[in-house]
Amino acid sequence: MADEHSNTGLGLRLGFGEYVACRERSEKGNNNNNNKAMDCNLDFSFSLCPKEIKSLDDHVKHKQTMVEDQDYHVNINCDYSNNNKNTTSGRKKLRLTKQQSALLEDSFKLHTTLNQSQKQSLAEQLNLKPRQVEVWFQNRRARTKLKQTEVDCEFLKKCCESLSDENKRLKKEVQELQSLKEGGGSQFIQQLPKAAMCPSCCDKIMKKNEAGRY
DNA sequence: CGCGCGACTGCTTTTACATCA
DNA sequence: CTTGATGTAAAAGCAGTCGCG
Repeated sequence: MADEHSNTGLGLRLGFGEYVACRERSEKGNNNNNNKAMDCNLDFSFSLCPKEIKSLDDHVKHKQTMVEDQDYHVNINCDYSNNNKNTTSGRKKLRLTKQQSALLEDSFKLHTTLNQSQKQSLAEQLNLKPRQVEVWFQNRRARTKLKQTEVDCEFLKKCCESLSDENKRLKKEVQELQSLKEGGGSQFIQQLPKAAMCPSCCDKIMKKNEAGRY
């Protein structure tokens, strides 16, 4: 079983790139195989590694020289655990350069999803794998959505506060009007603007008032 | 220690195609 | 032969999570 995975993964990944990465994912999902290591172990791409970096030791040396350089980046999207005893986990983190991030951001502003050709050309421009571009866009969409949710939540909170203030104000007004009404009905009616009543009601009240006087 | 973010898994949805009544 | 229903696999997207820096 493990051999099957190894052979298939290595051959396909090397042979067909992005398409196969998706297929691997899909097949793993369909077969319910939870083989976390496969993707990483068999991906020996060093596309962003400077040429002198051949091992993790080199990577560490390189990092020491670049530590103050924000543009430091290295593609270590492979499992060094096979080659290096210092690491216990296969997952290594890539930091995109400022230029790469800027280009991705610009592209994201234009369109939040990419088709195959857009992804491919962007990946070439960035010297990244299409899968990395895809992941970046996925994460970007997710985080944009999260931010938007936070903004919406804040907006709704303010709406709620303002509505509840308005509600209090209106309740107070109703109370004042009720006490006015109880204090003297006709006074209350007279205080109401005529426009607030329909003509027939207005007439009735006026007649009633006149009748009351005699 | 908490945060940002690249990478991953598992799941759902969409799409294309095949088969059958 | 055409058509609608159904099944299946591939592809893509998303939510949730991990873990490095």
